[in-house]
Amino acid sequence: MAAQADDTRHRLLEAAGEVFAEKGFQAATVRDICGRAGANLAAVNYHFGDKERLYVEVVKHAHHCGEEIAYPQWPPGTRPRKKFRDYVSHMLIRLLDPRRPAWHTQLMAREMAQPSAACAALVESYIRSGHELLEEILVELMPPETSAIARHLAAFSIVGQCLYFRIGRPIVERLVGEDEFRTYDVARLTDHIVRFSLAALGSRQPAGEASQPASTAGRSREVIR
Amino acid sequence: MAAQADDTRHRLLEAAGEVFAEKGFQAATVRDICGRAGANLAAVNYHFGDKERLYVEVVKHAHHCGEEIAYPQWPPGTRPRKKFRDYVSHMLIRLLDPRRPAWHTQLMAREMAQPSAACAALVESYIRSGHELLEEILVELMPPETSAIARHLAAFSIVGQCLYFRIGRPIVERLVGEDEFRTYDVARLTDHIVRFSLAALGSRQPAGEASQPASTAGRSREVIR
DNA sequence: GATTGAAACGAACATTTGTTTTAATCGAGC
DNA sequence: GCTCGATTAAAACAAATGTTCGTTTCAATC
Repeated sequence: MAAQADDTRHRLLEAAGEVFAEKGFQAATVRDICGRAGANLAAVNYHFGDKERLYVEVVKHAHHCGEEIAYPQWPPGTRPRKKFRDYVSHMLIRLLDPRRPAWHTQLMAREMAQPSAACAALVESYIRSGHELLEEILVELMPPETSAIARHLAAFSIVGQCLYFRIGRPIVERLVGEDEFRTYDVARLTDHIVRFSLAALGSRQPAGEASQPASTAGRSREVIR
Repeated sequence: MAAQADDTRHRLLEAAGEVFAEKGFQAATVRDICGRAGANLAAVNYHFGDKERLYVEVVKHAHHCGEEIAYPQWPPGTRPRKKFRDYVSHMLIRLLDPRRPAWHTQLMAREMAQPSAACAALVESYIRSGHELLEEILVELMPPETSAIARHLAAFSIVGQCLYFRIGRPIVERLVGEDEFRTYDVARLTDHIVRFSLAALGSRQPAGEASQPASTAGRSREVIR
């Protein structure tokens, strides 16, 4: 029946997501996937044709789930700093929040190490919108004479910081020790990256607390020296 | 003969490095490796025992090659900013210089996405020294009251920026287009990351050119608001 | 109530792949 | 010149794996 079919299809997608993220495309076995999904070995070929098309559907599925957490809609007149903080926080939550299923971003990490043709176009359509949103915020945040290239580089510097705490997790954890790493929660990392980046962009946070920007200056800030 | 043996052993290591980096451990086949190395299929098992031990040796080999490009030795009294720029430049060269064999860092990227037990300890011993060097530079570069955690976070922000231009290359290239991406050479990225990070750390670069720091201040620099 | 079609199942197939085995080759030392 | 150990070459093996096939189940439809 349709309900049953959609159910196993869905279970296959979820199970395959886990396994692909855990082992990678090649190392993941159809048997493992079907086993976790509680489905028959032939279910993959029946529902998706073959292993590769299952993989594509998994990525699409992950993409669709990623859309669920949309970027915030700011009322007009929202301070760029507030937008910026929300943006960084949003990205870190998507990357690090343990309540989110882990395999979405893990799959992305894998695609970065070895981009597959089917997935590249999808990653593109998934990432670009967020990237362009960041650029819009940066236009408001950086001095007006900033070149487009400088703005692009700044955007990558910001995304790179966020991503490293996810992709480089095994390294970071080892370097600072488990105890300190446990304190690297979303709030603290948001605070650090926002502070670090705003200073880099020529904006200045109040010395004490970063969550309540007390000024809208920082746009035309140009240091002489 | 010994000379012949060492030769094929070495060819195997090189070829295996390429293939492992390209395909990943599982997807890489012994046949492909031996084919590229111009060696017989049984050569891997003869010289290394099995595929996994070959992999370990490959990583060790890559590690050894990485050591070849050592960090610069600065004479005492060298300005921290100069050290910092050298450090970033050094890291970017290792990551991006097209003259360096590409598979070293690609293997690292793969180990980050899926750290293997054998390699974790090695990555550790490979990375920590460089990380501690960066921390030493940051001690000189950041205000003296900076906490250790804040310094750690800053270090990761810096490394994350560098790494993203390597790991996230397929994404970055797509986002800005091939033409602009071609202009992202080591010199420009060094310049950007150094400028971005020094500003974030509370230090300020001269507005015009970043390669010749004209001041040793920037340590005690604290902007009010 | 017979029929149809989707869905699931179990077994088998063909291929790939790491590994082993066995024979051949080559060079050095007596 | 011959032997012995090290190395290479070719073939074969056994396990794993993606895929396919024939059958069965079961609800919906006529």
